[in-house]
Amino acid sequence: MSGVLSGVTTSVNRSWPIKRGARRTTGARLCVPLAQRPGDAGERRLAAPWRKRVTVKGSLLLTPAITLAPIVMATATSNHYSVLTTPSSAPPPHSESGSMQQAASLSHHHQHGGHQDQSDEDTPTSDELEQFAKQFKQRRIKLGFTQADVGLALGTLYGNVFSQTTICRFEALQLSFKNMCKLKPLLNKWLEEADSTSGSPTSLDKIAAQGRKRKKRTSIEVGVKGALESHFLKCPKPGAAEINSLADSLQLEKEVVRVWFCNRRQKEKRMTPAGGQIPGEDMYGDTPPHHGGQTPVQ
DNA sequence: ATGCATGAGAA
DNA sequence: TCTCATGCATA
Repeated sequence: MSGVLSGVTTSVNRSWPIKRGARRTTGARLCVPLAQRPGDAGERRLAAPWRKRVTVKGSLLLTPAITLAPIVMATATSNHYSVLTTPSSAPPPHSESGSMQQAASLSHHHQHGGHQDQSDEDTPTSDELEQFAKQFKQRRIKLGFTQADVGLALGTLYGNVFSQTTICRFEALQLSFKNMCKLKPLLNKWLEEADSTSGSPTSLDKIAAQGRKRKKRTSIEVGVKGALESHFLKCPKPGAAEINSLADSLQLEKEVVRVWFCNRRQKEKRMTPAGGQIPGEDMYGDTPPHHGGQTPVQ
């Protein structure tokens, strides 16, 4: 029926009530004992301290075989699987390649007599985060843990569970600077723990996953994506009206378009954008102080 | 590894 | 409404 009429391939999404106007308070949000709401959003758009060009790309060809061992981590149901007792079964013995550097070399602070050599206390520098992330990944892999394992362990150990996605993004520095700083100490602790697996089976129960209905991921066609990108370049922050017309033009739902822009903006604020752009320089809405001749959206 | 989505909190 | 942290689902 009806051929192509929308630029999306909305598969089987048709169950989520698009009731934004109504407070769709998720009655039960007993996901995690989120104790992390610093509410420090006061510093909003900081001048992006990581505005240093990071020319470091993926380079994880250290271990030939990641770990094809049958990782038997109790998937749901019960729950007293050992967090980091047995990574998998055989931590790649391999002899490390001498091409990796230790992150303990962050003493290149020849700037002033100040003591900004923070390792896990004050705000780390983008460089340190970068180093840490890289090292973390290596160690993690060597220990035979997956990103998901770590995320789970964090929850089991400290109460904050994280998904594979988050760990992945951390390693890839695809989180905001602030977010990276917040996660670093946690991952650092885990690393220490996993490192000195003193044989202390830290068992704990995992939080029950909430069963909320999630809208199926909308697949936006490449062409439509291109159109969105074009608009993004012109106007990264379209108003409701703009979004409406855009959505109409592309035959997409307003929500989808709105969310797309939100995500797009977030992406620009990451430490290591996909394109390789250096965020922090001067983004659109990040420089309201003065806009005498703001680029006309066109 | 990444795209689209949710939700709390700030403006 | 947007931002921001975070993740399910998917490529």
